[in-house]
Amino acid sequence: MSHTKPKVRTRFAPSPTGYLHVGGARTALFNYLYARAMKGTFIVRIEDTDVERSTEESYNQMLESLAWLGLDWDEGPGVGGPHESYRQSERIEIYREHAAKLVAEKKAYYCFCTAEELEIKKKKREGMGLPPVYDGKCRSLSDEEVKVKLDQKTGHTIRFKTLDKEIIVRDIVQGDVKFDTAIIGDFIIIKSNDYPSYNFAVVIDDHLMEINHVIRGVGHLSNTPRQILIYHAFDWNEPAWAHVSEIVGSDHKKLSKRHGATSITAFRDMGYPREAFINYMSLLGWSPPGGKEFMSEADITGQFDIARCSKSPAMFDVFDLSKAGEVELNLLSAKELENYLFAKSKLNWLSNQHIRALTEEEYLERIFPFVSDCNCIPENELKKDNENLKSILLSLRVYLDYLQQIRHYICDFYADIEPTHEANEWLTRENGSKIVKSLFENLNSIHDFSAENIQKAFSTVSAETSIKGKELFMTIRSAATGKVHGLELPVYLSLLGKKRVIHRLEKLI
RNA sequence: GUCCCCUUCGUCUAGUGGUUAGGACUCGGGAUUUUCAUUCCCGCAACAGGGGUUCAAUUCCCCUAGGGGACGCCA
Repeated sequence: MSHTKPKVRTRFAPSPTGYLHVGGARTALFNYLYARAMKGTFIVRIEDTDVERSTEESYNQMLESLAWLGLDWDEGPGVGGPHESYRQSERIEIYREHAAKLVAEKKAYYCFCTAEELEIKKKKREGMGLPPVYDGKCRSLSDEEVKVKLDQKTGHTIRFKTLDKEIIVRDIVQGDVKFDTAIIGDFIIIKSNDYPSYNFAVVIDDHLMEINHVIRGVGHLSNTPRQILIYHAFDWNEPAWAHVSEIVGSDHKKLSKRHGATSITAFRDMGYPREAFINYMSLLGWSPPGGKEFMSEADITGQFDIARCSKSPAMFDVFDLSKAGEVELNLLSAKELENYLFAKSKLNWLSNQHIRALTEEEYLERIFPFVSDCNCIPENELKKDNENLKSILLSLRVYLDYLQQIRHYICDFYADIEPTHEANEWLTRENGSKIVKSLFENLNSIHDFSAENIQKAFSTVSAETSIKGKELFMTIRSAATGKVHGLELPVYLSLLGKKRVIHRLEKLI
């Protein structure tokens, strides 16, 4: 008889209290990657038990960001699954039932202490240098006393009865970590508003949803003993734990809003391919055994192993905070954000590689929205099936780190040009106008404005003017494009088209 | 304050009780490209500090510093 290993089930469980940021996205990614690598199931569950802070807007944006990253969940909001609902706010009864069971078994108890009372006690203990744990006052209430208070509708919480013992968290990335329950105390599992606390709801849901691998930020490590206590109280099996390092900003502090634009949508809006962003995030705290860092999603899932994750925090430093100063980066548009980006970040390098790895169709499809955003292209030319536009976009892609950058290049093909200072220097040289005149004549006589024919015309110009080499070509480049850098010249001119080139030259004569 | 965790080039990281401490991005130089980009080659650059243990420590132990987290009716 062969026993089959249970399928790996992982989950990402965000609370909808803000946008999905890089830290959360990386956690989601690792859960997703591990599930895919192990041919398991990836679940998304929404932890919205904080009624004050949870918003519908955040809920929607969270799912939208996950969907953009392509972290398709097998069970969760929108797709359903065998353990619905996947929103904690719709599972409240489940938590209450489970809490009642613990109370009945004397593993938890009603607590009638008020928030004010607790606050005073906490201060006092702190003053004495003791850990501010609950003193267990209501633990000893008799059933009768409890019944009376309950009948009087006295406000209450339910606390877990924490027994003295040492808890060891056996963690795949952190190793064995010991905790003493003395500093935990009797913690609340049901809040006075009758909603479950995080530590309680998480355990109930993870168990019921058959999650067997909990992958999350190391910030949760010290919550884990509480959760283990609850697993034990119900006599449930613990999942495997994996607490991965947090992501920090360039100031070495945990990523937060002040680090700016850590929202996933900001990167989407700038035109980073989702493949690139995933590739980059996968490298934050994990490294492929082979060492090759430019990877497709399939490359990554083929190699991903949670056991190879690092304990030390990774820095997410694509933004130059010193340049930003007091600017609130999160409020900037995608275009403005560009000014604060480190142009030569690894993210940009990866992104450039991914853009170039896209199929032509895929690339054109994705870049078009960014192109139509540039106002320089005449409406009659701004068509998805415009072959000339397509060729231009294709030739430009090697320059792009993210799709939005197209606006820095595309207008050179359409707008009227103003020669740069350097270009003017070539044009105003002794032979400048001679070259431009000859060029004009020779290009004007071409019928098929192909790169080959343009190249031939260059030869004729060279023969006519007795000028060759750098002077010839830089002058031509300056005249036709107004710049001293750019694409290969014959190709460039053929993409520009005869009409525009001739028009530009005419203005210089 | 108490407890827990972390620290390898600027950044992401590999790795080991004996290695010229490896790779990638960035940066510098060179080749190719009559330009830029691409591509290729070469180079700069790190084991936080101090004590142990050991024939030998970046690796194991302790301390210090720095960073993070928990001690919530937040998740």
